[in-house]
Amino acid sequence: MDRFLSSAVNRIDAKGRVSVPGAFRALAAKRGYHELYALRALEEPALDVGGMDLLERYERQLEQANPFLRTADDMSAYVHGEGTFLKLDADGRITMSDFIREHTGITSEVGFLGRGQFFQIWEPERMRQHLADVRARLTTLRQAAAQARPSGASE
Amino acid sequence: MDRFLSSAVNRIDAKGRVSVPGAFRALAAKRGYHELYALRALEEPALDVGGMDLLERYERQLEQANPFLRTADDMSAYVHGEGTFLKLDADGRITMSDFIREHTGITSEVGFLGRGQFFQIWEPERMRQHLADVRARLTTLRQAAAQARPSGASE
DNA sequence: TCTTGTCCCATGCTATCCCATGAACGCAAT
DNA sequence: ATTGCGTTCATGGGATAGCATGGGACAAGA
Repeated sequence: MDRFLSSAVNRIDAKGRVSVPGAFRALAAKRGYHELYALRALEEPALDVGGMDLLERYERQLEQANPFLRTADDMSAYVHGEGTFLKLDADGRITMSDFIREHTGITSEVGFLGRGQFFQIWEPERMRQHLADVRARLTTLRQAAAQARPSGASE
Repeated sequence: MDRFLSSAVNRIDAKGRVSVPGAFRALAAKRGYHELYALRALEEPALDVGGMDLLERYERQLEQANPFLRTADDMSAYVHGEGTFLKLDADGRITMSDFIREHTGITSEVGFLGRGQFFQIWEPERMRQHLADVRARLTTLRQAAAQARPSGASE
């Protein structure tokens, strides 16, 4: 088990804390993430969470999204301005700051969504909606592919 | 016997566990699956279950998708967010989590359906209905073919 | 002083390990 | 064929470990 898989919803307690799902915590530990790094996703009301390797990924996305932001300085400002550290406490919980709540709309519960090399933090209802949308787009794609290849051949 | 064949229905015990049919377990072991990967099927209330090679196959497709399109992101969200690991315990049972129950409607019994290279998990009544539907479609197809080819040739 | 964030501990629930039981099946000797 | 034995398999349950959650206490900053 070496990927962030599956999804879960956990509740925020009176002090603003949430448990990170055990499976995600275990994987983060296995990868040697002593600190979690969270970045505001570019096109979604979610945060991408992972180790420092996330920065590279984010920079690549930025290049694609905005070719004018190409200088290292611009990039750095953007990446660091949109990112934050998440400190895991002794019980495996993180505190939901305003920085996170603003971008995601999170209030009382947190949705965790595995994305393979990292995971995301969502407002649960938005996460469900997002997954439904994704599913709908992929279904359409598949049906279009089936049209193009009439006989019931599955790769 | 190197394919997942046939179907079976097993009951969930008070702790939420179900036995994976012996034949499926034997094949999984033969293939070296120490962990099972399950994905919520796109167009059916079922889970596709296989080994890590199933996940890896999807991930390879993912890498080939054009990163400028939303499709790559959608596929990652689907394959990772809608997938999960299933741990077989020492007695060959798996636990039916809410993650599984939500998508399938499973409550007290589980239907296992062999699909060759993988198998599926269904709510039993839905599985029966699905099989009946498939059978009906095939019959229709065959009759249409018989019309086109009048002499009563069968096999 | 009042809030905010940590650290530490308590509790209930769920998952997991390990062992027991009984039914079904196969094999072989009678 | 029938009987009897052993094996596999589905199912049940006790005990335990891990996890999500709640709250007290303390320290630091406003």
